[in-house]
Amino acid sequence: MKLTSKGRYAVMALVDLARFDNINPVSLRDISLRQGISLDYLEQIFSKLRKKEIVQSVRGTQGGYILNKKAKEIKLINIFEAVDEKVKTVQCKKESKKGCNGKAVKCLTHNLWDELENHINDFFDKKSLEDLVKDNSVRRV
Amino acid sequence: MKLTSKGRYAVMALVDLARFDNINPVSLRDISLRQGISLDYLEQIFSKLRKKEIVQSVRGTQGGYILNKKAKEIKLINIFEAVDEKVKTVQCKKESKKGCNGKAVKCLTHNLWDELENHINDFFDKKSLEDLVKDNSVRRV
DNA sequence: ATAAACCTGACTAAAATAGTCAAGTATCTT
DNA sequence: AAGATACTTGACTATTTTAGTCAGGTTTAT
Repeated sequence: MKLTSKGRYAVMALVDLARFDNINPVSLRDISLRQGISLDYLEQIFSKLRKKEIVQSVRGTQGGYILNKKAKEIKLINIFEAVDEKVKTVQCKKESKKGCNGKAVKCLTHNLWDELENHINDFFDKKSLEDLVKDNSVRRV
Repeated sequence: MKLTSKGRYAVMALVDLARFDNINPVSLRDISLRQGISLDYLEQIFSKLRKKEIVQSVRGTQGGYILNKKAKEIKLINIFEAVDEKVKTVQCKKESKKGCNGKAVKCLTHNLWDELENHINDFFDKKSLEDLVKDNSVRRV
């Protein structure tokens, strides 16, 4: 099990974004330079974040992105969902040979993965972007 | 983020194994049939489990595998570690351009992944094979 | 006008995953 | 002793996912 870069980059970029006043848009180019993430890849990521209304775009010169909600209201779970980084622990096939269809007959460990999923989602549900920004400014002191 | 089949299969197979008296060895063939996991793949997995002393092998006819410890003492974390399924959330490169080397300069979200890792490992650390076996027999009633 | 910056979709190299395949070795049963 | 069962090991491979790149736009401030 591992977290992919896409999810990590999304969070990194948003923390970077959130650290600036969300009155002036921040350009992806700046984030790219500061965080060392490919600009093209950032664009893919932000396209998804925009569709899920986590950020707002400002086109044209001096444009960029701003947060669409308060940092406190943006939870990690929202970010991960936006970039398709799901915590999927079970993949019991639809055309299940061995009968694990999530309903009547469950595989021996079905409940376990459900529990795990909840456990992880709990974490992502509680953590907000604001928490991360604060965490960084505290460490900076 | 997702759990891979290898880890899931390892747990499924061990729960299956643990449900039988661990006096009579259980053959991989039986597990393969019951759980619908390829025999060849199971062999790879059990080879690793044996090296980490989670199971013991009994060769020859009527052979198979038995648990090497009490089900209560086998934690999920041991199983995942044995089959190389690590919870690796951060992959800050050694030759880091942007300075996240895990020491002096951390990337904006380094602490977050550490926390997450601990959170997940906690779960795996508390859950034993016995818990899973019990969980199944309860549901069976 | 023109440059900065967003926007979109298609493409691709590399890695990981989920196995398969082949050729053993050990041990129990008869 | 022979045969069957079952563990043991290592190499191989198709598929999928990941982590991007690339090309060609559109929008808007100056």
